[in-house]
Amino acid sequence: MTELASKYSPAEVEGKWYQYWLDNKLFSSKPDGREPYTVVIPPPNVTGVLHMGHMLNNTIQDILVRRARLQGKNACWVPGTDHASIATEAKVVNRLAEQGIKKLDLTREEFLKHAWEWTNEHGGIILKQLRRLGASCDWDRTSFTMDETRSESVLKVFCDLYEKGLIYRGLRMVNWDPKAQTALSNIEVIYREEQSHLYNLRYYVADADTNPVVPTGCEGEVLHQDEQGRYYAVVATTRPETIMGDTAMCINPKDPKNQWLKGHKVVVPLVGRVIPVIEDRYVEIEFGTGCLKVTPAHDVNDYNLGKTHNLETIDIFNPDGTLSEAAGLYVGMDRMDVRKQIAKDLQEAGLMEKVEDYTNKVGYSERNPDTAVEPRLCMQWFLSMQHFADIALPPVLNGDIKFYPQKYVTTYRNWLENIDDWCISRQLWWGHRIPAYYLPTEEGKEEQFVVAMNREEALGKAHKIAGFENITAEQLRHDEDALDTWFSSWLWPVSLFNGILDPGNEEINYYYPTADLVTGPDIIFFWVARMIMAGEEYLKDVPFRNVYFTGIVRDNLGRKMSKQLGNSPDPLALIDKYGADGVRMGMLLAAPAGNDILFDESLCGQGAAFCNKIWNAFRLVKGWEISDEIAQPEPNVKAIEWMQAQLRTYVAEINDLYGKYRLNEALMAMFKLFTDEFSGWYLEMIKPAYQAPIDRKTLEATMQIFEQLLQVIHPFMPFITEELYQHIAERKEGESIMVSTLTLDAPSAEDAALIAEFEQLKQIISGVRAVRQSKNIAQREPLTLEVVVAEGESRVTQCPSLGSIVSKMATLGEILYVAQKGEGSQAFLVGTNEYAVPLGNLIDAEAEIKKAEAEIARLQGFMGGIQKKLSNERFVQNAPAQVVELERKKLADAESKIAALQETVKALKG
RNA sequence: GGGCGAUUAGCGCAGCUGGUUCAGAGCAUCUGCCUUACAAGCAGAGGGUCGGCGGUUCGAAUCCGUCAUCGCCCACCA
Repeated sequence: MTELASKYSPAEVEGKWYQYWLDNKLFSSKPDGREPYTVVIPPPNVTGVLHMGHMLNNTIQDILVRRARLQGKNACWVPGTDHASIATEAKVVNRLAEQGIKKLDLTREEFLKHAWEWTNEHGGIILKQLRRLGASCDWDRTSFTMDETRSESVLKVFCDLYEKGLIYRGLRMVNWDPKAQTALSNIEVIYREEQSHLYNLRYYVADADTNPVVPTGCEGEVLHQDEQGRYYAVVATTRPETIMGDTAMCINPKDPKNQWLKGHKVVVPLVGRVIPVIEDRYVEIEFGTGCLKVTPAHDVNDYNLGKTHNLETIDIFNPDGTLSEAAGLYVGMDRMDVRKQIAKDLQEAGLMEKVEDYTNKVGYSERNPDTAVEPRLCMQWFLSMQHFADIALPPVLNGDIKFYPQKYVTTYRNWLENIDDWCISRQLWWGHRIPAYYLPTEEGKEEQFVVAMNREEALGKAHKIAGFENITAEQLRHDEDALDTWFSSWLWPVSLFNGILDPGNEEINYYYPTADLVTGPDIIFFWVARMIMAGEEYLKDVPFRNVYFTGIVRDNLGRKMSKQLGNSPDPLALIDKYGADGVRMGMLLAAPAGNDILFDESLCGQGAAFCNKIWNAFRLVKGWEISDEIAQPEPNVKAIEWMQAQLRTYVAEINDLYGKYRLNEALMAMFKLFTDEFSGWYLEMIKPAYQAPIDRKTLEATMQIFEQLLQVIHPFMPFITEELYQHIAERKEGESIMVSTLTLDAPSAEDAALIAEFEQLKQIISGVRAVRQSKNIAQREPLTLEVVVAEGESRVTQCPSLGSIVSKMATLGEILYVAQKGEGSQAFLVGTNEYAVPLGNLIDAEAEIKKAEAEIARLQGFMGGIQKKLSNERFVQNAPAQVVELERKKLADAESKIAALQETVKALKG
C-alpha cells in the first residue's frame, strides 16, 4: 500500500466518499422488515442559503440518522424545502422592482411565473450545500411544500376542516403588515420595547354642537380649564395619528376624578368631531388621567369597547399604511409621518397638553422586522384552535412525545391552554390558493361561497344551492388569497409520505410516526405544536417521538449572528478550511444540550486536529510489519483485554448519552476513548520497538478495535471514518462503514475490575513520569522502580505482564520489591501503596521532607474531620452502615498514608 | 404583569434519587520535551469558600425559603 501522508487532508477524500455513498444508494430507504428510523428535515426556505443555524441543526440530524443506520435500523431522512410565502414573495417583488416592474401591474399568473422562475433558479441551492456537510438524506425523496403532492394535500385538508366546521371566514381584527400588505397570525408578531412618547391631548367638553359646556357639581375632581375658561379632558395616547378614527372617549365609572365627564360629549382635537364619553371598567383609573380615546378600527381593545358600546368604526388607513379618505386629514400621508406632523399641528393649535417620554411595546412583522404591525379589521379565514389544542396537549403531557430539554413542555402547555384561533389567509399570491369559490351575488347582499378542491367540484356544489342551479364555472370567483405557509408545513411529516391523499399507504404506515425532530425552540408554536395537531387529526398518532430543541448559534461573545455584525462565518468556507468532519465536531463541541451555542472558529480547528489524530494513529498501526514468527507477548494479551473492556464501557456510556440526547457529551466521551485510552495508552502499550515487527494476533486484535472505534466515531465524523474503514481492510464495491453494524456486549464486572487494575498502573506510570520530569531526567534514561511491599503482601505489580507494561510505559530498567524504600529514593503514593524511584545524589532531601510534611499536615486535618464525624453519635446512628464503613476506611487509609510518609521523612532526615 | 430557566476553575459546561465519581473533564494558562504515528503532538502542573443570606438534615453544589444578577417565553394598560 502507498505511504500515507503525515497530515490528513479532508478535501481529497470528502467529495469522493459522498459520491460513493450516492452511487451506491446508501442513503436511500424503502420500507422493509427492519425497524424504521425516520427523520424529516425542517424544510429551509427554498431560496435560502446555508447559515450556521442550519449547520448545527443538520449536523445533529445526520449524527442521529447515521447512528441509527449503524444500529441496523432502516434510516430514512427526508429532505425538502419550504415555499416561505411572505419571504419569497417579498424577494420576487424586490427583484421585479429592480427591473422596473410593479407587482400590481402584473396578473396573478404573470407574477407566479416570475416566482417560479426565481424558485427554480435559487431553489435547492441550500440542499446542495448540505451535501458538503455530509448530510445523509435520501435525496430521491426531496420534496417541496408547493409540489403537486404537498399542494393537493393542503387543499384536501382545507376542504376537510371546512367540512368539519373548523375553518370559518369572518370579519375580525387581525395583525396587518402594511409593507407585505397581508394579514398575519398572532404569533407572527414580534413585540419590541421602544422609546416613544405619550402625547397628552385636549378633548374639550362640548354639547352636540361643539358649544363649550361648563360642568357643575364636581367638587374634588380634577378639572382642566384653559385661559378662556373652557373645560377639557386630557387623553394620553402613543398614537396621535389615530384620532381621526376616534368615536368615543372612555372613563372608568368608578374613577373619582372623572365623574364630571359622565354623560357629556367631547370634541376630538383638530378633527372637531363630537364624540360621547362612555364608561367601562376596562379603563385603568391610574393610567394617565384615566381618560382613554377609543378608536375601534385600529386597536383590539378599542374594537372590543366599540362592540360593547355600539360605536361607529372609522377605518382611517389604506392597506399600505397611508391615511385614507375617511381620515379627512393628512390623506395619502404615511402613518409614521402623520404622527410627527399631527404632533406639531396639535401643539400649534394649543391642543397638546404635554408630551412625555414613554417606553412601550410595539408589534412588528416577523418577516418585515422594520414594519410595525397595524391592527386592522378585515375579512379573513380562520382555523378554530380549541379542538386542536385539545388533541395536541395530551401526547406531550403524557410523554408520548418527549421534549429535550424538557422545560419546553411548560411553554408548550401554556400556549395551548390559551390558544387563539389561527388566521390562515394571507393576501399573497405565492402559496396555496384558498380553495373557496364565491357565487355571483347581487350588490349589497352577503356573499355566498363553496369550498372545493377545484372549480369543477365547486360548480357541482354551487348547483345544489337554491338559486344557483344554472350558473357557469366562469361565474365562480376563486378566492384571491393564499394560505399561511405554516398551513402546509404542519402536514410535513404526513404529506411527505402521502398520508393525506392516500391514507394507509405502505410508506405512511411504515415510516410514521417519525423518530426524532431536530429544530429550534423559536418555532415550537409555528411548527412543532401544529404538526402534533395535524398528526393527531389525520393519523390519530404523534408525528414524532422526540423533539430535540437546539440553541441559537451565537458568536463567542454571545451575540446573535447577523449580516450587519459580520460575525457569521460562511459555512462552506469553514468546510474548505477545516473539512466537514472538523466543522461538525466544532459545532458540536460548542453545543451542550439546551443551551445557546457560542461558536468559535477555533473549535473547528480542534475538530480538524482530532481528524489528524485518528489519521496518524492509523498510520502507525498500518505501518507495522507483521511477523508470524513471534508469539504474542503476554502483556499484549492483557492490554487487548483491557482495551476491549474500555471499548465496551465507553460505548455503553455513549449509548446512554445518545438516549438522553446529550450529543456533545457523547462526543467528548468518544474523543477521550480514542485520544486518551486508545492512542495515549493502548497503542503505546502494544507498540513494538522501533522497526521491530508485531505479532499477528496483536495486530489483528488492534485492527478490529480500530474498526470498532471508527464505527463509534462515524456518526460524528463520517468522512474520515469511511476513508480509514476502506483502508483498514479490503472492501467490496458498495461496502461502507455507513451500513456496517456495531454490536458490543454490555460491560461486565470483570471489565470494571480490569479497568480499575489498569487505573493503578496508569497512576504508577504517571508517578514515575512526574519524578522524571521534576528531576529533568531524559526520557530514554531507564529508571528503577521500588515497590514497597510488606512481608508476604501481594501487589498488582507482582503480575509480571503488568510489571512489564509499567516498565515499557515509564521506561524502567528494573522493578524491585523492597520492604523499605532505599535511601535517596523519591517516593510517591498510589492509593495507600508506596512506590519510589532511586535517584542517587539527585534527590533533594530538604524539598522532599517539606513536601512530605505538608502532605502529612493535610492528611491530619482530613482525619480530624472524619474523626469528628465518627464521634458524632447521631451520624453513626442515622447514616447507612456503608457510609459509616466508608468513613472508617478513609480514616484507616489516611492513617497508613501518614505512616508511610513519616517513614520517608525519617529516612530522609536519617 | 405572569411564567420558565440559569448562576460551579480564566471560558463554555457536567455533576442523576442528598453520603465513593464530590468538588469534575474539555479548552485556555504555566512548565518541560522536535521521544521513531501525530508539535494540529507528548508529558506534567496550577487554578473554584459551587451567586448572597437563612433553613431542613447526622450530613447540602444537590432539598426548601429568600434576595441579587442574567437570559428566554407569554400577556390588549392606552
